[in-house]
Amino acid sequence: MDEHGACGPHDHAHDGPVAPGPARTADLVARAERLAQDRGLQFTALRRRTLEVVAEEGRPLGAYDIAERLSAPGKRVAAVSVYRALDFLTEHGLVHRIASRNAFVPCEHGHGAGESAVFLICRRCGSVDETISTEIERSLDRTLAQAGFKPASRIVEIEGECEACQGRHEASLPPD
Amino acid sequence: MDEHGACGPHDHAHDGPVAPGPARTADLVARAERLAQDRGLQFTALRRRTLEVVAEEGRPLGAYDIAERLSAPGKRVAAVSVYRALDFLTEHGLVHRIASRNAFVPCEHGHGAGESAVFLICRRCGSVDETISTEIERSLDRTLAQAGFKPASRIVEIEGECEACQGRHEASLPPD
DNA sequence: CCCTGGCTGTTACAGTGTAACGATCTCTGT
DNA sequence: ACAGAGATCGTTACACTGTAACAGCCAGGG
Ligand SMILES: [Zn+2]
Ligand SMILES: [Zn+2]
Ligand SMILES: [Zn+2]
Ligand SMILES: [Zn+2]
Repeated sequence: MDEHGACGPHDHAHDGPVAPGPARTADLVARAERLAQDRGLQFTALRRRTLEVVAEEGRPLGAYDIAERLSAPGKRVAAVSVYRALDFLTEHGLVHRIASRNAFVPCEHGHGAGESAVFLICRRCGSVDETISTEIERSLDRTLAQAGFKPASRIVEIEGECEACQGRHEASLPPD
Repeated sequence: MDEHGACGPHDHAHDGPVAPGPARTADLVARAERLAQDRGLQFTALRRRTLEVVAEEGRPLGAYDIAERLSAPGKRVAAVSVYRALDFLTEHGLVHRIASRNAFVPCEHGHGAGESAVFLICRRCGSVDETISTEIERSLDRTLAQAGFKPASRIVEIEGECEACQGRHEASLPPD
């Protein structure tokens, strides 16, 4: 069974690895509200706005970038507040931290705490695609069990060139 | 063929994931000299001393830690120099950067540029074990090919508890 | 009402990494 | 040997990332 449903991950070209924008944002916010309701957590305004900012952007954002976007003239949001909001959001699987970039992306799946993701980071356009592969996970589990290692968290980040950008080799555009 | 030779990765308990110290250091330095010879590179004194410092330590070292160890009273080595040496060493596979720790470890394998490693990072003792799994790599390759993603570099870091530390649960080691 | 616990604002600071410039060294062709 | 090119290194300065500590705020329960 394909995790992506009927549409294979490359049957047709997505113009970005994942659609950013309002649709995905509303989806994530709804998920956050449900989650807060269930677990008795506080999905505060700052946390919601932080999640929205991360979700709107189509690429990983640094904490200071987020702080800047959250700030209005006369109402500055300090980075430390953003870090705290991000701690909350990552802890509950609403955003992910990209260790190799010191940046954050919205979660593109409803995966449980046990499932870990593979991040495909494009050098050219800077986009990040989050995919889940049970095959990779089982390979990892096998290797870990063999080494007697008890895993707590996993980081799998691949840097390279996304499908969309491979067609633009001769075009000398830095789309950034 | 097992990458570890006749000894499986867990047949007997290593007291640390990998033996640090002079033996491994000399091994790595020899490898570096061979490599520099072959590719016409400059294995300078700073690069060699940096490699030695990283190899001697049994755990990941930050760039500033390395700079401190390289500094002598009256002869200070700046962190930026260490970063440049580390760039060289990582570029040629002599040391690896642990993205989730902002730290560096010596390479424990003679793996070629294509082979990527899996790092097992122990929360308790801070040790890092580098292992190679062709199974994981093929799973990854399959997923990447399916997504039309052309990989350039891979990061796989698992944080958890190493085998040695799992036996010390009741021992009163501070969990952090 | 007051107390408690969680969230936020603010400041200060430690840690990580790079840009820029000049000096020095190495290799190479003359 | 000499000059030039390119890589390496020292130095300074700076940007970016992340956390500690403390104070104010706010909701919920006695
Ligand atoms: Zn996710
Ligand atoms: Zn791309
Ligand atoms: Zn290695
Ligand atoms: Zn351990």
